Formats: sequence, C-alpha cells, structure tokens
Amino acid sequence: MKNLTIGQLAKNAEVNIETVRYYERRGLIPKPPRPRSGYRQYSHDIVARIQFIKCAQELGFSLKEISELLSLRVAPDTTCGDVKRRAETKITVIEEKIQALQKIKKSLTKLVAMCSGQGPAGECSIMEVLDTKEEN
Amino acid sequence: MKNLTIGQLAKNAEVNIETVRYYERRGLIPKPPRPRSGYRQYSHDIVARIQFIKCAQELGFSLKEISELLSLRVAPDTTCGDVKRRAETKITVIEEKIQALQKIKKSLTKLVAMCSGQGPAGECSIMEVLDTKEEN
DNA sequence: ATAAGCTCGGTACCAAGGTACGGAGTCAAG
DNA sequence: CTTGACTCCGTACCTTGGTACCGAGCTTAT
Repeated sequence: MKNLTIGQLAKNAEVNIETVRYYERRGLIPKPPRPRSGYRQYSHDIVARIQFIKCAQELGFSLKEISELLSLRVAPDTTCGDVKRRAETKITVIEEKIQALQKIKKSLTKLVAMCSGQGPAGECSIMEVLDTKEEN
Repeated sequence: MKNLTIGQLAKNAEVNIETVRYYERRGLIPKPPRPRSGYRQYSHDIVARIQFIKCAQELGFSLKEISELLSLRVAPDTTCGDVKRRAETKITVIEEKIQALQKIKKSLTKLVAMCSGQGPAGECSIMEVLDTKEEN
C-alpha cells in the first residue's frame, strides 16, 4: 500500500478535506511527512484514526475529550482504568442530560394538557404560564 | 414605580447588561423610549418579559423559537392552538434527543462492562473497539 | 507540454448565545 | 463642581465543529 494524499484520505475516511486539516490543527491526527512538494503523505492507519474520532464523536465525546483519550493511549503510565473512568464519567453526564430533557418534557406536556387549543394566542394558558412562572 | 435603566433591568432580571442589548438587537424585547440622554428607559414589565425568555429557554426553546412565540402572542389572528402545536412539536424533538442519548449511553455502558480496567491504556478494550468498530 | 484536477496556507464564515472592550457622554452624590 | 458609577454604540471576540474561498503551486494523464 502506498501513501495517501489528503484527498484520498478524506475519501477513505468519508470526511471533508477541510476536516482533515482541521483535525491536524487540533492535534487529533499527527502531522504527516511532506516531501518537497509540500503535499501531506498519509499512511493508511490514519484512516482508522479518523474513524476512531468519528466513532467517539458518535458516543458523545467532544473533540477535546477525544484528543485527551488519544493522548492517554500513548502516555506510557496511563492504564486501561483511566480510559474506563472517562467512559464512566461520560455516562454520568449523559444521564444528567437525559434527566434534564425529561424534566423539560414533563413541564411541556403538562402545559400542553392544560391548553384548550381554543381562543386567541394572547390568552393561551401556555403563554400565561411562561409569563408568570416563578419556579416549577 | 419608576422606570429602570438597563443596569437596573439587568439586575432585576438577573442577566448581563450585554444580554439585554443583545435581546433588543434580536427583537426579543421592544426598543424602549429614550429621553434626550439616550439612556434606555424600561418599564417593570420588561423584567417579566426577560423572565419569560429565560423560562422558555429552560424549556428547550431557542431564542429564534421564542421570538416566534412572542410574535404569535401579538398577532391578532393566531390562536392558542398555534401555540399548542409548537409546544407539541418541541416535545417530539425532545423525545428524539432523549432516544439518541439513551442509545449512546447503552453503547458506552456495554464498552465499560467489557473493560477489565487492568493493563495499559494502549491495550484497553474500549480503545480497541473505538479503533475497529464498523457499526453497532 | 499542457490542461485538468489536486493541494497548499491563510483567512473568513456559519450557527447560537452571548461576553468584552473602549472612548465618549451622562447622571447622582457629596 | 467634581468624581465615580453608569450608559452609550459599534465592533470584536468566545465556544464547537467544521466549511468555504482564494490565488498559487504541484501532479498526472494524455
């Protein structure tokens, strides 16, 4: 296998070329060698690296967190347990988000139930509640 | 009660002064009268208006949606049903977000369960899965 | 060898919801 | 009347995760 240009890498990893350069700026992928021409030369495993990033993003990690994960991997004295703890923390955060959304949903559902759907918007009970609500 | 300066309004509504001006630019609060000095003169009910906005934000409405809600209120031919429909749409969106987060949580939980927590980060099963995952 | 197509770097822009800054004018208290 | 606090406006900046554009240089195929 030969090396890849940035365009080939982008195609393989199914991202935009600009995204690759952006990841490089953010330190998420290593700076590749550059021959005289200045063109980036990527080895195929960078495709996997980008897929790793996309995959972790789907699991709710931000790019910042992903770069931390990646540096954990190469740091000699970090352990599997460190990675696990990060994943656990992320689960907690996600649970909190779910809780918050469920609270919101409950409030909205209550409002909708109260609303007759009749009459002008200015007298809508939903609007009134929004106007006068102190706490819930 | 006399009028409020922007600073007093901000204090009462517990927002930043800049936020008030920002809301004015966005059309979320009416442009207040200005005497010769140019200082904004707010009546007390603008405090309530800002609280309405904050309240709706907590319910997951964006500023754009909030300004739509506010204009619904004053438009003569919109009804309570219009407001209700928006709230219902918002509930659906929130439900979708909850679903997505629950999926993410499930994947992460599975990963954490697989991980022994022992050994170097480079051999962590979580990292390996992130590396090689095709689909889930 | 020449044209098409790729890549270069730098900068600007998008959404959202603000925050910060700076120089000038104004208001209130002492 | 002066000092300090407040306000004015416009503009720039912040975050996150990219995308778009530019003229210039490089590469590849014919």
